[in-house]
Amino acid sequence: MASRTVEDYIKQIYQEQQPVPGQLVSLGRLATAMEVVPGTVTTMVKALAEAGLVSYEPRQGVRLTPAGEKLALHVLRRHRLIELFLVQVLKFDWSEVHAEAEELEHAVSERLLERIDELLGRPGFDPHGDPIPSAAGEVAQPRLHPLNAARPADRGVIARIADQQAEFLRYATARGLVPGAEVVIQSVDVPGDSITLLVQGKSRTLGRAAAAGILVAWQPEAAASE
Amino acid sequence: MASRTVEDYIKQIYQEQQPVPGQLVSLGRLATAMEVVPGTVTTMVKALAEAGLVSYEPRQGVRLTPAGEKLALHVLRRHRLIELFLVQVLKFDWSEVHAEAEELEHAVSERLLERIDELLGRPGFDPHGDPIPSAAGEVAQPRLHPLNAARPADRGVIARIADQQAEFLRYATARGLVPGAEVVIQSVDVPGDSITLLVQGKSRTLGRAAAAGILVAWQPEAAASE
DNA sequence: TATTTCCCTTTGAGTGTTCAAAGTGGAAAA
DNA sequence: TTTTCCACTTTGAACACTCAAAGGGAAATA
Repeated sequence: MASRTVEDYIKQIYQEQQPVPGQLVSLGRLATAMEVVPGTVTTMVKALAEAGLVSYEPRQGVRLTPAGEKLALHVLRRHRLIELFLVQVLKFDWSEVHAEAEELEHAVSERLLERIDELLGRPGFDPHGDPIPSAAGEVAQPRLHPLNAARPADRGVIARIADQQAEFLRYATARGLVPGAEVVIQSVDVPGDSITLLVQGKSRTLGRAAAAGILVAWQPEAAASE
Repeated sequence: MASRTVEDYIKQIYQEQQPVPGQLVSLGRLATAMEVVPGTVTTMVKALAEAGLVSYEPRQGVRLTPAGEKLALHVLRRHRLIELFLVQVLKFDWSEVHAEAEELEHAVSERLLERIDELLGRPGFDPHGDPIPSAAGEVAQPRLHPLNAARPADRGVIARIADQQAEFLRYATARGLVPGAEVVIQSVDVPGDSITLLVQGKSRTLGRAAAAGILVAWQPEAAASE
């Protein structure tokens, strides 16, 4: 039975390597993300490798083994179902459920999770637009792209806010940049490091760093421009 | 911030000393209840005393300080609100929520607890009939009823011996009729002016006059038969 | 009074997680 | 090629919690 700490490391590794599945995640990144000193990560990663959850290449990084990925999806399933439950049943705002779910994901039993899943009608996506893995560990994976990689005239639907910090979520919400919103790129100002787009009838300009935190499913003609 | 383990010990001490508030709880009892070896309890209790949560009299036992009681009520509030939430919102059976709440009570934030409390209409009692402490730490005394007013199949816990005469107290104690003992009414013999009940695995018959001196907190389904 | 017994306490050690600080490997800079 | 430097690893130690097993106190029994 994986401890809470193990679950947290595995989930973090999954999320760090998510953009390019199978990619090595450096221990430094992990140390920053987990808010511990590098030595702690080295120790922990060796234990995870020992447990068969990751493969570890010293001085290179780690990646999840199939067993690790299975565990990661299991934890994410809990996390995302709980987030949706908090929003739909307990009327929390989607910007504030992340921290709450972070705790609860380690405390709910399989039975309770099953009840929640049932009550919510076996949903496929959480309030941030992230897919909820099935109990069997399958994830619907829409192909998403960060907004900062957009080109003028691209058109699509916001699928997910990758930057989960409460402050950023409030910022995005205030500007209508929420999952499901349709966006059209108006211009990309490379020297100005900003991007201007149309969302819900309003023109918005945001920096590329912020744009990188917003993932969009482009409509076919745009997606073809990869 | 009290750790999960500290919260569990404090809650247990509260419950062990509940029948007679202020009473010393032996470390042996605590070791059995917490399912650890006695040495562990001695170590832990010293730490709790150090933290100002209990007063510890070596070889005698422990009792909660006001700070410890406050923490205990706080934990019980979480536990009981969660139990009620699981029963009312997630349609769990009241017999199966205890273990679930045991985990969740350490994971819910104040904010989430407040939402639950509000959603449930600020209830006073959990599904087992135990009072839910208020956020301020006030507990409603469960309504007590003399044993002579019981009906067959009623089930509850002895809360107080109203008849304080030494002879009666000895009589009651000898038969296991002490605060905290669970009783199940087997039969009520009106013409015979007696009542038969099961206590600590033994069947006991006592006259109605004696029964009147014993106060019981009935469990909900029984309480409904008032 | 002497002995036994039952608890309780002490001691020493282990696990899981963490940090501080010193040591090292290898890529990049000189 | 040599040096520098940063990221990573190692080492030693701490903290919270736990156990096994030996030691001690006080009440019960003889």
